[in-house]
Amino acid sequence: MESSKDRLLEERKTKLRWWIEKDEDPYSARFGPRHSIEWVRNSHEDLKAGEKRETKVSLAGRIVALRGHGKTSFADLKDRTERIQIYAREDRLKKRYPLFQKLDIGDIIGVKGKVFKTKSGELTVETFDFLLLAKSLRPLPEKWHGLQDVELRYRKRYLDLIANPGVRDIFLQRGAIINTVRNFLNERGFLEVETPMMQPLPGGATARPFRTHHRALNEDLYLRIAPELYLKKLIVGGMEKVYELNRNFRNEGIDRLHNPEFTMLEVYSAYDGYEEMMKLTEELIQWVAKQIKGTLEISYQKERIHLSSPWKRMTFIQALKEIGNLEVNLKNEVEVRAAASEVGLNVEGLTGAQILEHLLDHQVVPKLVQPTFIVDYPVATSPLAKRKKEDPSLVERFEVFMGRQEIGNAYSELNDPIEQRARFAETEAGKGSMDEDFLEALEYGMPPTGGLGIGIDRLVMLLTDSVSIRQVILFPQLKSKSSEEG
RNA sequence: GGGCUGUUAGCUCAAUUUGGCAGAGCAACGGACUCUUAAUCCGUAGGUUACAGGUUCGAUUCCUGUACAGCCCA
Repeated sequence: MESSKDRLLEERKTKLRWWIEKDEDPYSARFGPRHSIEWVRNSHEDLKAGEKRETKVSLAGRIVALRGHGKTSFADLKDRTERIQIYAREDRLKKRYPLFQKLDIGDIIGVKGKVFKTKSGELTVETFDFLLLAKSLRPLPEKWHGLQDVELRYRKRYLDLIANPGVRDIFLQRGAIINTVRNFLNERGFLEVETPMMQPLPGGATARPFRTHHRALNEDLYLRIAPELYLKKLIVGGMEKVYELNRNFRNEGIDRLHNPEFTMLEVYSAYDGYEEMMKLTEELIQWVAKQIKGTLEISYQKERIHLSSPWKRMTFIQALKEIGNLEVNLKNEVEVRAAASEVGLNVEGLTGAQILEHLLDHQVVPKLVQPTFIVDYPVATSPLAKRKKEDPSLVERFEVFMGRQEIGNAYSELNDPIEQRARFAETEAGKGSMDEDFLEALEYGMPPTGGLGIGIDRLVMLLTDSVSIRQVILFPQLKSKSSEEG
């Protein structure tokens, strides 16, 4: 009746009691000062095979491999930075040697000892003293193949991090990318701000929101789908250059490119328009790539992406014609519908503007490998963007694509409150509930402003050559399993 | 929402084609071993084949449904 899993757990618990009987605390409170394994490696690489250094080092980490040889034992110890071999001998550890032999793969220990190089040249720490810091009760995934089961990797990311070396790198890079983005914007005088994630009215994008309820206020609130309208209120308030880099929530499908919570950068710059935002986008992404990858040539899914300027630009109409091979008069909805049906899109219940966006997504975006700005969108696709003077059927908007994905979206922000009200009224969302707070703010006067949004997860995917957004989110959303504890 | 595929020991994988005692490596357990490193050698144990039904003398294998996941499409 007892499963193998239970038996393994029982064996470890027996060992746990053994340590306690030996008066050894299997869960220590702390392990004083320690060297990083990386430091130990770097500062001892000059040792020759067989040579020992007399100064002692102090290390802590997880045992990831054990090789016992009777009166000597080897272990591999891993910390945040690196892996190193540990060597223990009975004649050195004396009475404590049996304790060392009792250690398991997965245990977390502290080690004090001297660094030497084995005759085969492996840098090794000879253990003079060691301490069990945390007893591991479960077997780790297999050492050679790691953890392959994608579902387990996402559900138990900590095991993925222990077993699969590349995973940590992705998240180190993610952290570095976000840092770099902040540095870039801070240096250019942008202020990072935080606006509500719980909003009485979800705005700034078209997406189904998550709803929650505030008890004390007795009011429904929505998790934000975008921070846009709040950030523009700050522009009205004279803050001029702001950005927010944080989570948005959209209650929609989950796939390779979508997680219900995702990280978005929004930047607003007063007295600028979408031309300036294009420049900013190009510089930002080039800067990040340079800092993270050291080059403007990146490789994504076996394709080379050249990030050096200038990036290709084409209008929305051009893109549909030249890349999508669609000859359509955008103003003629009947024609647009026919073209969409012809390429196999289901246009049932969609507005003309939505169909145009679908056409772009399906016929054009999958072909955009090199960085490309698509500019001048039909007005109906973008209720928050300013119309083009030369052609009021279009707006000053661009989206930027690379690696066959959308990376960012920007407008010259619509700052005419009367037109904004009218444009809201024309949209699906606007019909239900007009964001009067936002409109009132505009009525006080918002300077001309360029606004930009960049999907940070997408950017991380590009720079870490990841196919799925789940690879760059530590704990991606999965359906919960009503399973055994454990 | 639709289609296809997958789910076998703690982990990585066989066996399913053509139904016939479910195997291996790592990890574990016992033993040997004082420079090993995917340590080695001897031995032991570990399975409700995701779950629920069905067909069959007999199902991991065929059929239906469910759950979760992956890929593609909408």
